[in-house]
Amino acid sequence: MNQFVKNTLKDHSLRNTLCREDILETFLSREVALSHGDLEHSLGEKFDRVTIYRTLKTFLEKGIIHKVLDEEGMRYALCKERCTEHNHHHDHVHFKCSECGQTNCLESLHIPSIQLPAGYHAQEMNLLIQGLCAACSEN
Amino acid sequence: MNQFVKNTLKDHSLRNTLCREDILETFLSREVALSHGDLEHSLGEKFDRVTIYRTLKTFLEKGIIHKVLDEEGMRYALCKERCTEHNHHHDHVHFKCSECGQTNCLESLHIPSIQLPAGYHAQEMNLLIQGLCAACSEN
DNA sequence: TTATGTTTTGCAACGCTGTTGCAGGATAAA
DNA sequence: TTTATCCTGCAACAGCGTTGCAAAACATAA
Repeated sequence: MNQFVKNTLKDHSLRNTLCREDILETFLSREVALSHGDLEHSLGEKFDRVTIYRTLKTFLEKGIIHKVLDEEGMRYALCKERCTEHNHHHDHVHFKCSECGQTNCLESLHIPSIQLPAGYHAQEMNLLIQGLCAACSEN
Repeated sequence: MNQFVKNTLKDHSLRNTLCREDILETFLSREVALSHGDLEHSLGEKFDRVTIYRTLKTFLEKGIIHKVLDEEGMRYALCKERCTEHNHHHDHVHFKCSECGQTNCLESLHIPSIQLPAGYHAQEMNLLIQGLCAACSEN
């Protein structure tokens, strides 16, 4: 059993359960953003749909994962930088490949700041770029 | 009956039907991005849910409206600049107010260009900013 | 190790979103 | 007015996401 997984759960005062371990390990092994459906499919019949939903919700609240918007729906990805319940910093860019369909975080890129019209105040930004990823544009 | 509505339908070789007229007029009168549910609610029992879905799909394909991503789901907004079936330019910013919940297009702002990692090629960009809109930040 | 209180899970059920097939009805053009 | 084409409504379905509740699993302290 992965020690990182155990530590992550402990650090966020979450009980160590099989479902949580498996979901965290799935996020670690696949490196792209995953939807609820991806997880359900990947974990087989091992856990109830509802449990997966609740686990994702818990991880979101604890800052272990973050949402990734997509034209096809909601996906989730591990927070690499250290996030807490009250301090998130997800101003990195999300890239969705129109060829292979995978979505991942471009951690190295940050959203440039933008001058908003008078009176507008930004709290959160979310940039999704769609196109060809490095692997797919080689062909 | 609004002449703009009739022209818009004609220009895109779409038949002039009550449902299409009403949906276009709803987009014109409310100035924010609307979800399917908003339209369904706003139009009452006048049309079948399926018809509204199909109308939105048609308008999307014709370039009359465009998608607006949102943590809560999909919304749609009128294309102000002239878009055609094959030539869209929606690099403007979408703003969602966390107070009043309304989402609108900041047509004046464009997404700054970003240097992607080697091998990545962008086709489409989508920036959603969440925060307080001008009206809500006055209070 | 066992007993305890608290957290998680699975199940059943529900509402909402979005899609498809098909038959009947409306539209535009001759 | 006729006709071919396009739209609409209905029925049905699959998927997403949530809630309430009882049973099971967990962590802690004895």
